[in-house]
Amino acid sequence: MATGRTHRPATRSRGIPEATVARLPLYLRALTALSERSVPTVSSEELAAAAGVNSAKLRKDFSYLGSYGTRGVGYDVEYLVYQISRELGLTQDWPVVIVGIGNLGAALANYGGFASRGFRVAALIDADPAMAGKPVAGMPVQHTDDLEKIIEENGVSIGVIATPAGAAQQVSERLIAAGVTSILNFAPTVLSVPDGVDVRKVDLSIELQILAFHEQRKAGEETGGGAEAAGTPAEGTTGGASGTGAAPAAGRAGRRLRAQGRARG
Amino acid sequence: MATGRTHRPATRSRGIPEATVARLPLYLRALTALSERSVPTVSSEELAAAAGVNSAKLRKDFSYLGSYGTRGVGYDVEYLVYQISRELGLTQDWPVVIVGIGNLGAALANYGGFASRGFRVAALIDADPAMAGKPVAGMPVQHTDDLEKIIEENGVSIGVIATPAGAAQQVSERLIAAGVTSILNFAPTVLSVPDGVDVRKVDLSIELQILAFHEQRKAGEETGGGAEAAGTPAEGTTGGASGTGAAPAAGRAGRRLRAQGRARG
DNA sequence: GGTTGTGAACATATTCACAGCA
DNA sequence: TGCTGTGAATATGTTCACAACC
Repeated sequence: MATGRTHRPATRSRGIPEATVARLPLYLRALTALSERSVPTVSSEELAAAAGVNSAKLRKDFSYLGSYGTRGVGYDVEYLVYQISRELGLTQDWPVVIVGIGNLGAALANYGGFASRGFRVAALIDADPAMAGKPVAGMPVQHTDDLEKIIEENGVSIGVIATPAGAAQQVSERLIAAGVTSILNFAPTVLSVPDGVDVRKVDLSIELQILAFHEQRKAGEETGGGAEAAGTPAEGTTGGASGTGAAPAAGRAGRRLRAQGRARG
Repeated sequence: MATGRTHRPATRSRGIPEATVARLPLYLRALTALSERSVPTVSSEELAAAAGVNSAKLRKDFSYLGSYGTRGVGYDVEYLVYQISRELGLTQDWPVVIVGIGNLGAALANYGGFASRGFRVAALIDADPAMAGKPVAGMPVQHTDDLEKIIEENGVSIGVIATPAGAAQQVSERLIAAGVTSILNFAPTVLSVPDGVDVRKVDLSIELQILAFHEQRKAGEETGGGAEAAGTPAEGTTGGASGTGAAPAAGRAGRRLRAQGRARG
């Protein structure tokens, strides 16, 4: 990778760690809730609990953005909402297209969480001619033939792929050729994209498989030897398991891991 | 946390790193595709390309499972499929309930990727009495009143929450009380759960916000100074961006980052 | 020759613990 | 006194590079 520079980002500068970026939306959500309840300020401890992380991590994350808090007091909710929104680029409006209007595509189109942030569903696109014109989420579905035109006319740079796996690569190529540079991929395939294009993927079955892995551990290990790492899930980019984590410094004594009866009826 | 032991898992043992666990489903998917094409063996280089990671990472990941490859040859596809399935706990059948049969819940119920792995949708549950009895994905929706009974009778330990945010915490409590120990949460809320319960979350709007962050960088930085970290996305637990990554050792010279015209249209 | 498996080097992320300031 | 901001310590993850082996 070029050089490998940018080791420590000197207080307030470019180069926010990816792990931090991935948590900013979490903080933003918690802050928005506080804002709606007209809470003026919040401590790192409280906000961390609301976001499901620990306070040291939160403070370190915020330190990459700058010094937006007040010692002895906490953070100004409104101000933080603004700063994080700006950092995430949500003060501008992002037109988004959703390609593949099956069950999932329709769910995404109806999902309120998009509009409430800086996103606007500019168009719904499907390859099925029978879908064309049909309204989904109060918006007519358009045919794939017009994909390029739609992207260009709306200045879309973010595309969501909710097609079957087989169609995803081709759709991504057309999106990219038309000007899209960020893709959220729900199709269970690896997309090959040129440099400069970001792809994030969400795969429902992968998440379940990761849960199954831990679930299996719980069932098996508790009798065996270690039993230790059993309740230690991801907390990664998307993972972010909670496991009692909401309670600030509360003892993690509890454990649990009962066999849970199970049985038939 | 306890002690913090288990630093280096001595060749084949417990304690597979979380990052590795999160990639196993990816490898499994690629291997399944190879298996369907009756490919007998595959090298780390080829498999890595198919899974969208690099080969060193893949080999290291596999080394945590044991030595399942043959030097000079590669990995036996069928054997690896089995070993990874077993490691993930997919050789057994996991009954799953989906709570909240809105657009998203219906999409999940119809999602073929579940059944194809070791998962079986045991029941669909919704709080709306009008939904009760209605068939979704060939299965009658059941009312929330029967949640506990359903969990117990089917021995469900994995629950999927696709309800509105407001209902999620309460649903999770009922699921857990009835015996569920792993939850996949699609509701945009932080769930507080007791120790020993795993939660993984998928938040559509968070993924988009992360994309927006990088998108903003592309638009802004390229004229400014750095311009370096621009095309360097997540590759984290869920992120896993591709960026030319599919090509094995191909030069990452290209760059791109054109301003992309944009404009109105 | 070709490819795995892995120690060692490097990079990133998290947590600790406390100085510094309101 | 209470809370932030951050260096230092630790933990986790990735990549390199090569010995071991087929």
